[in-house]
Amino acid sequence: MFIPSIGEKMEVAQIIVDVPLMQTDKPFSYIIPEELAALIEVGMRVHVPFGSGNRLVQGIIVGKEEENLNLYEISNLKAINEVLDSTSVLTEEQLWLADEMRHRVFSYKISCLKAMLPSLLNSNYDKVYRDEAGKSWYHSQLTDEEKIDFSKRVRSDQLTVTYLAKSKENRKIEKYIVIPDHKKLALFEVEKRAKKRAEFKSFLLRHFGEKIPIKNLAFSSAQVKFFLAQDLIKIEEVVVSRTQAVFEAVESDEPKALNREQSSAFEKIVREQNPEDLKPFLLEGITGSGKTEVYLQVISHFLEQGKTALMLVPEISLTPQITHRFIARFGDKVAIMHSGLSDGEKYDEWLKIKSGQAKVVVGARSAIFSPVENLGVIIIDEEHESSYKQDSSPRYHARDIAILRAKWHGARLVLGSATPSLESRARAMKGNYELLRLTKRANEKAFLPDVQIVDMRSQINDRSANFSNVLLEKVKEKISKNEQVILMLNRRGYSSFVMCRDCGFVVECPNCDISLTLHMDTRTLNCHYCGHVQGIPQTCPNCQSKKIRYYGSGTQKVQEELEGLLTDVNILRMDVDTTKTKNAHEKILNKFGRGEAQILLGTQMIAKGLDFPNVTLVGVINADTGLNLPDFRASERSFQLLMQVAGRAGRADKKGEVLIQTFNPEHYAIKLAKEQDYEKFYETEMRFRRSLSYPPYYYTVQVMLSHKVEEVAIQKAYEVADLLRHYLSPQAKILGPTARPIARTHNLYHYQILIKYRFENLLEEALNGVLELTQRRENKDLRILIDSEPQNFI
DNA sequence: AGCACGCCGACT
DNA sequence: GTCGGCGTGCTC
Repeated sequence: MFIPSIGEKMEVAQIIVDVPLMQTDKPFSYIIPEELAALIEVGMRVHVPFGSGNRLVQGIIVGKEEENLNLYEISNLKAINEVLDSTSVLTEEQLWLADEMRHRVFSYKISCLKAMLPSLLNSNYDKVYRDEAGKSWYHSQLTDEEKIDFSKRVRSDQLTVTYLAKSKENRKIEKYIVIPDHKKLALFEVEKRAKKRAEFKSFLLRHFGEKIPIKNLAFSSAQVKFFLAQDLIKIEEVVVSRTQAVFEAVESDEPKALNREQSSAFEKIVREQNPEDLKPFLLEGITGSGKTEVYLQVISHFLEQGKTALMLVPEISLTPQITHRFIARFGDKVAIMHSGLSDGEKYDEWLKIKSGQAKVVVGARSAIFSPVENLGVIIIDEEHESSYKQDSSPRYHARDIAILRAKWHGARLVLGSATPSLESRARAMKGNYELLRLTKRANEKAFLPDVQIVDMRSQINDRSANFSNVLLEKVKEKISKNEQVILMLNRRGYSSFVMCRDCGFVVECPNCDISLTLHMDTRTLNCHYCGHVQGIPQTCPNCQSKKIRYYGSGTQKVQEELEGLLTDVNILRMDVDTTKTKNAHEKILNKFGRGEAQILLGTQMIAKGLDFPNVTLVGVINADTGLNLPDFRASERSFQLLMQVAGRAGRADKKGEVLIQTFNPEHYAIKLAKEQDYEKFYETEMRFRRSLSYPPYYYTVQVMLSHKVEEVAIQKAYEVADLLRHYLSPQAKILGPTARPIARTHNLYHYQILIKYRFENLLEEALNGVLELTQRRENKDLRILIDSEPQNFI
């Protein structure tokens, strides 16, 4: 331990350690050793000894002061072991965001902080055992038996332990050969028999003055080694970005003229305003109304003022089509952040943002935390998408973070959608957001699609379970005219499973009350909750029948069916199975764009942002599978999806048609999607939400409890509900406890409580009280999760 | 989490 | 008598 001299002032750092637990969810004080004092700043990562064994853990410095400590305090502090950064990885703003987030998301401070950093900045931990002879072993490389044996030998003092911690951070380096001295190389005499050396020498002389990449060199590494040993060449290492390639392939593009509505929206967004008066803008624009062009020009405007921009799009629509538009306009000022990147690529993009090189960040949810400075505008496109809410801890909503960041920077916040969430639209109606509307298609030649509903109840088709004759005929017609078709299968509530046709037996997960999902690519049955994997049975485990039927996915089944119904047709399938590999998404869309297939068949992911001029028919195979789910947003989601997919037809100068197959033709979500009437939908849905006290009239919080013994889970859930009733006002509505829709996963039983409320001063206190329950010894097997404004109830 | 301390059962 | 099992409590 570091022992400073007494009576001196010394620097002490407040550190949040990487141990996500309630007991350790607070800053710990550490002495800053004198030799590190000049290097350490708030927002840096460090390694610190932690716990009785002094194992090393990563920590983040959140505060630093000079203090006069007495002997007692000094002897109770440990010292920082290592500093991992030369400059802060977290900005003052991000530390503030983490504070703000902390009491909304019911997660740990360290989890909030880590959400803002690329995962390569996490540390790997290991232990080294050493015997008296100095021989050493790494803990991570031992077998389970050895681990037990080694820990015994540690206790009997035969071995000593040291702790290791290492940041995972790495960069891609390319090596080049450079020739320092032409004359020296030219005069160097190669032995006569060494033909390869002579060849290499003349090759080098021809390339004098260049940096010769060592990659793909036609000469062996032995050759390089030899010339290196003779001091004739040098190796130069250059750090390269792992994500650069994308930018080179994109042609640049110029701003387009805005129509009157677009320029009015533009002017309102960029107009000078007092930072205190700034309100978020809700940009409501029908598909094809040119929202993206408005975004691009708003971003340009702020770039010209020397500011930066942050643009969020939903993960699934972060397609090359969208990102290319930003790269085409802003070139290498753009950084792209999405889950398809490797950890290394994400880190490189992060560096590009952190260094200030990137002025425009385009990314999915987590990009909201990008360390961009001097923000001029934040844009959230398709703001109604539920994927902006993270569904694991920390359960933040990107929109809430955006509001905080916009406030911090005095930046504009633009929420854009053709079908805004009811929450946002209601806030706009109350005047909390400023509503801007685009009601006309930007390309005036483009027609609004003609939407037709097909009542499947009167279309009982013995040839096909999925296709009505109307849809089938339309598909044939379009194909015969050399036009293209998009078919969408609503996969919500439509997963693939293995079922016995004789006895109806469905293979279920042994740990969870849910049927296993078939994965055709790996030929396995997987549980989507606990990760259990097993083979596909050849005979029914229940009745031994061989008539066990399966399809890889809903889409695969539909594809096979369609191929049986139509001859000589190419179908491209796009779903979770076919887009698993890197860039698979892009490849499928490019193929379709080149006209290599007449039909693109896919799940929701084809509904977003695609723009193919030759597509004149969009068919929705099953509009209602999402409609009857036990979720109060089911109608809203269905309506939004149908509106969006309808927008895929007739994007250019050909008239588009949309066919929606449904068993619920009278349902308002479907009827109003046909009429493309958001306004009416908003009114209808708001009435429903009001009568049942759901958002946006009420706020919601979901409390989930899990325990391996069902009775205990139930009993504790009632205990929690009572506790909540005690704290909250009679106006708060506490629903439940009820069993979760999937009542058992991971061999745990899940119960939930839903709180609906309007004004509750004690809510945060009450919920923290609920979390405190898990700290009691008798509740050590009880898990409690709190989700504020949950997006998914299934 | 992960590590140490501490209090009870089956062994040299 | 002690070795080692895991219940309990703490981490600057």
